[in-house]
Amino acid sequence: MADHVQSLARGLAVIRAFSAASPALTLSDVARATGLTRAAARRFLLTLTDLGYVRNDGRLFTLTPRVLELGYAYLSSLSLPEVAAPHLERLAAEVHESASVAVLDGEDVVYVARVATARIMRVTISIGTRFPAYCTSMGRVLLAALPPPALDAYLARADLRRLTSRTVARPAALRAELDLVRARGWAMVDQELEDGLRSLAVPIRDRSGATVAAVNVSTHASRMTLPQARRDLLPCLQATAARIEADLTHS
Amino acid sequence: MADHVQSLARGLAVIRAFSAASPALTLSDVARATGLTRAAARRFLLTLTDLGYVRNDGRLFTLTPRVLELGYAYLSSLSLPEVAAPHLERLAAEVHESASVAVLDGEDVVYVARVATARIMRVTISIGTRFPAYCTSMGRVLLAALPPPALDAYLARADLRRLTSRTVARPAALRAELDLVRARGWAMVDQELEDGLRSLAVPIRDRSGATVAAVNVSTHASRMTLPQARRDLLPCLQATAARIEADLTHS
DNA sequence: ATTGTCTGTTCGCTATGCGCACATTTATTC
DNA sequence: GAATAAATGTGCGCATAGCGAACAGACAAT
Repeated sequence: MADHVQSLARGLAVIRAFSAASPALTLSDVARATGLTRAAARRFLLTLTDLGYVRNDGRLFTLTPRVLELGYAYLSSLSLPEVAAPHLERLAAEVHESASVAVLDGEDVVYVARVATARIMRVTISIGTRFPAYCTSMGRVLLAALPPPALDAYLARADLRRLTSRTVARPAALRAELDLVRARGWAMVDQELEDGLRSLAVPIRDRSGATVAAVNVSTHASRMTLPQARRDLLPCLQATAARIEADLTHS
Repeated sequence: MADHVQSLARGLAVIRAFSAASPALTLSDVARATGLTRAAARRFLLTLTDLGYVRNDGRLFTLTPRVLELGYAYLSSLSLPEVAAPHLERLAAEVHESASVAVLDGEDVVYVARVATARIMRVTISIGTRFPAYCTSMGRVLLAALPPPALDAYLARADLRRLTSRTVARPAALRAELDLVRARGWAMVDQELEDGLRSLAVPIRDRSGATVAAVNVSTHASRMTLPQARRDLLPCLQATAARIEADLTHS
């Protein structure tokens, strides 16, 4: 492949070999996880260690906080996370639930801001977390705003699978859901990503009216019925989106 | 240099060329910022674009949310940010000021969790933000906990410069400050990082008693006097640290 | 039209990064 | 403790991955 720097691609794969499930890896772990030879994996790990992105205790390699620098460039270049943050804090304090902002990236939503009040999911959510767009409230909001060709392309590409017994995974049913989102201006997703997880999202629009992100509140089925969620959360959520939009217009 | 993959180091430098000040760059901008030839810069940008970390509108290159994935591995592998997040939300709601958690990395503190109530600094703080340890409240807490040889090494290495007229930048004076921090168990930094910025930090310790992070609240000089800050913020901060520590013990 | 700047392309070249084989160290099993 | 297995470290010949240079084409400014 012309104009492709294989060593960079391989080195980045080494960074991605680390995860919540595997925070600390031996040289051989990394080689296995990436498919590289031990000698190559070692060279990449040593390079990353020299650069300060990885540390080594003599046996196990771990990432250092410096890798955040690679994502920080993205976060700091977006006004959205910074503008949204105080509004999310206010929203979370008001409704006593976790609140987040995400953008669409490929087939996923990516969290770019979050205030967490309590953990209600099996997995950790933090900045950078990705979930499939089709079965998340923020993803629904963002997909609903796509132009038809882009939505067609998404549906053609996306791996629509059921994650729970309630996941809407058939393209026709998903399109119907998105029609509803468009009509109402908000999305409620009930236990489609994970059993027990309920979330409600509304769009964040820029001055031209284009949906650029979504803001949501998530709760647990044991805490709130669907009508309660709508009644109690939707007005606050819409007000928060409006405030974020107003502030984005000034930045 | 043996065992050093130059292309990886160069490719990572290309990612770091993007910043809040330069969110979108042309090929020539990247080449200038990194010192690479245009041909090399182009190859790296095309590789990063193929991998999904960079996008291009025909002229300007920008980072995509996917670069967050490179730091997410670090964040998700640490229990601290996840454990701290709801406690920070509560603290921020209680004192109506921004609250953060940071760790020491080299000469800097790096923010790993944060709930922002309002912006009080000239620059954006988000996850991944780095500031010099010596003139920040969390940095002081973390430095105070270093064993003497490590503190000596820090002072030998660190570029101690005055950032404001109040910055304590002489090694002897800084040592005296750190003695105070040790004696009191908290650090107050008043307008040493930036005019107007006041912050108060306490340590977060693990079960062995080692300081592993710091938690702080930051305010503005126009909002709170020093005695008020101490009176109003310190008890909440210490309680928050205790709660975080208790939760860390269980994870 | 001319000039300057930027981006894309091609290509010969070489040095960068490769994998392999072996040595050494560490961990595991009996 | 001894033997074995697994993991890591090292050196090296080699070839190809990545290099920079030069040129062409596109675009912007005068």
